[in-house]
This record gives sequence, C-alpha cells and structure tokens, in this order.
Amino acid sequence: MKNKKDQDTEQQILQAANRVFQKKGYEGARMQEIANEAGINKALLHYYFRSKEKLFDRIFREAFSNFWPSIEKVTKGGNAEIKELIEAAVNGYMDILEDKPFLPAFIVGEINRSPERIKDLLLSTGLQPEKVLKIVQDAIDAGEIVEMDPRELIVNIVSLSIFPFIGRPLLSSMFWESTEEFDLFLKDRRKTVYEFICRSIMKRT
Amino acid sequence: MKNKKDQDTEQQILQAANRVFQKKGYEGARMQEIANEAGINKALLHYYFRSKEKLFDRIFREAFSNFWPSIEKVTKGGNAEIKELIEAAVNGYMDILEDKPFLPAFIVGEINRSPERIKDLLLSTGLQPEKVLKIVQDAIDAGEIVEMDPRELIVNIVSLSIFPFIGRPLLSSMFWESTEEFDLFLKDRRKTVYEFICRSIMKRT
DNA sequence: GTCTATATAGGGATAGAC
DNA sequence: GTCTATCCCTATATAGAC
Repeated sequence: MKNKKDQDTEQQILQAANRVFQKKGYEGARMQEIANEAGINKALLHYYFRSKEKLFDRIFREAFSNFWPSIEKVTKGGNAEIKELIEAAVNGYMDILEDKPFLPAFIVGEINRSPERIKDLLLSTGLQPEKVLKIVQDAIDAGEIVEMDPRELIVNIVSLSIFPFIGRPLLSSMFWESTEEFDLFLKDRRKTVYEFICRSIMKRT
Repeated sequence: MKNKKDQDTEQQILQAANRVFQKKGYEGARMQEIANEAGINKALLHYYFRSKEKLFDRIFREAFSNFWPSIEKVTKGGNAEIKELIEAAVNGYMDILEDKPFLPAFIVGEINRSPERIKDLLLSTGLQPEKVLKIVQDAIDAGEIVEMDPRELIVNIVSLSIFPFIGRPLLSSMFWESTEEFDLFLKDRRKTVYEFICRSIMKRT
C-alpha cells in the first residue's frame, strides 16, 4: 500500500517545514534542517516539493489561513451584539495563539519580506472586514458604545490580543520572573482584555 | 584631510546597513546590497567592519537603544501622575515610530532569531521597569485607577502603541483605501490611544 | 519512493595592487 | 582607504542508481 506511505512522508515533511520555517523564517530556514527533522534527505524533499519557494508557499498559505479567528457565528446575522463580537474575537485569537504562539511573528515577518502578495492572500481567506465594521458602526449608531472610528476599535482589539505574543521574549524578560509566569499572565488575558476594552467603550447609563 | 573622508564613508555604510538590515533582517540582508547602497564595494565593507555579524551587531544595538521612549522626566521623581506616564509613553512611542516605522518589526524579528542576548541588551539600556510599575501601583493604591495587575496596563499601553506599526501592511490592506490613509490614522492615534486607555482605567467619581 | 553523489550558484571573506 | 579579482564554503537543486 504505497499510498499510505506517501501520505505519511508528505505529512512528515509538512510538519517539519512548518516548525523550521516558523522558527527561522524563509531566509533563515535550511532545506537540510527540514529534511533532518522529517527524517529524510534533501533529495526527497525536492522530489515532493520542487523548490524551497514552493514548499514555503504551501506552509505560509496554510499558516496565514489559520491566523483568523472564526467569528462567523457572530457576524452571520449581521446584527450581532457588540459585546459578543469582542468576546468572540479575543477568545478566538487566544485559542489560536495559545496553540501556536509563534504564528503572528511568522506572519508579520514574512509579509514584511514580501508585501506584494497580501492582496492575493487576503482574497483567498474569504474574510469580510465590512461585516465586522458594520456591527461596530451599528453599536455606535444605537448609542451603546462611545463615538469612535470603528476601525480604531478593531485595531485595538487585535493589538491587545496579538502583540503580547509577538513581544513575549522582551516583555517577559522585563516584567516577569520567567517565561512560564508570563504564559500564565497570557492565559488570564482572555478575560482581562475583554474587560479592559468594555470599560473603555461601553456607555454607562 | 583623510579623517573627514573616513567618517563620511563609515556613515554611508552605517546608514546603508541600517536600511538593508531593517528591511530584510539579518538572514535576508546581503553584503553586496549594503555595499551598493553605500556606493562602495564589498571589500571596503569588510575593511570597515570585519564581518557581517559585527556590522549587524552594531546596527542592532543602535536600533535597540532607540526603541525606548524617554520617560525619565516622568519617572525621575518617583511619584508622578499616572496620566502623565501614559501620555509620555504613548507620545514617546509615536515620536519614535512615526520616524522609524519598521523599527519594531525589526527588533522583535531579530530577538526572536536569537533570544539569548536579550538580557545583555536590556542591561545596556539602563531601563528600570520597576520605577514604571511603581507609578502604576501607587495610582492603584491611591484609588485613582481601577484594580489591576500593573504589568497588564504596561503591556496594554505598549501593545496599543506598537502593534499597528508592526501590522501595518495587513491592517491597511484590510480596512483602509491606501497606506497613506492608514498613516493618517496612525497620526491620530497619539490622542485616541491615550483616551481609549484613560476611559478604561480612570475611576469616575 | 528513496537514496548517494554531484552540479551550480550565491554570498561572505581575503589577497594584493594602487 | 579603495579597488579588482578570487577563494571557499554553504545551500539549493538535479542526476542517476536502487
């Protein structure tokens, strides 16, 4: 049963490539290291994926598509509660990032390296930023939250959720005893970030 | 007067190296490209800075030391107003980042590449995180702001200030018509971020 | 499909003339 | 101090046997 073996090797390669590319970036990654991690040799790597570029593209597209929290449940109807949206976004990011803490640094680093493909990548995700903006705008129009550029709120939510993972080495060195303790702090953030944002935008009656 | 010329060439190199390293990172940067940008050749590059590693180290240390907004005026006394601290921090970052928007992506990317030198780098900056934490803690004890882990506030200030610059390509593609318009948004942030934070933490009487 | 061996290019670094 | 020419190693990629 050759097919089984093929699948297996390809998966080994993809997992190894994922680890190495995410840690070292495209330029820093070595095909040799990926081969070693996958338990095969370089030639076989090129047999499966013709070039480093192609292998990277596969990995990066996958990573990029995993980067967006699923908030469809909230946006579907179109007239969701703003608090639901915030909670879904924050929790969504936390779920992803606790599992893959190096994802954001990888994404932003590689996008910075070649910004030209952003449009293409975004299209393939099928994201609909307008829907999210509309929910925020509706909440403003309804007087539920303070007046602001809806995009400002989005940027703030994303910043508060993602940045601590990007700045983890620096932040933990400066303000925590160990990275383990910092990770505990990160675990709490799904609650504290939500509260921090709500305190700022909700109108009191 | 040879000395003048030396200085000049060295400066050319440093500026070129700065541009190239910040854009491409250590692994992606090419000594050839730095030489071209500086208007000289590779050999002369090695004459001034013996190796790529040494040249990079020089650039990175400089960049790292420029990364910290000066808030000494506020922290000196030790009993500063919390609002002053926030304003100084946000404005400090905005000043730096409007001038050098790629600095944070560069710093976090390279620190990720070799996290072991963080301690050394932080020491050489002479930063005193405790002082900042104390100001926040005092404000909490005095009942001026809501109860929270002081480090949480710091992390939030830093996240809101820095992340939009790191995520600029993505954010601007998703929510703005052009990068120019996004930059206008960034200009406003020194006000909106400050207000966003204050609304969240200040107790109403 | 998987391996060993090798071709080829690119990039960091040095030698040596001026 | 600055250049040209070149060395040498490393990394991607391919050829060809099994």
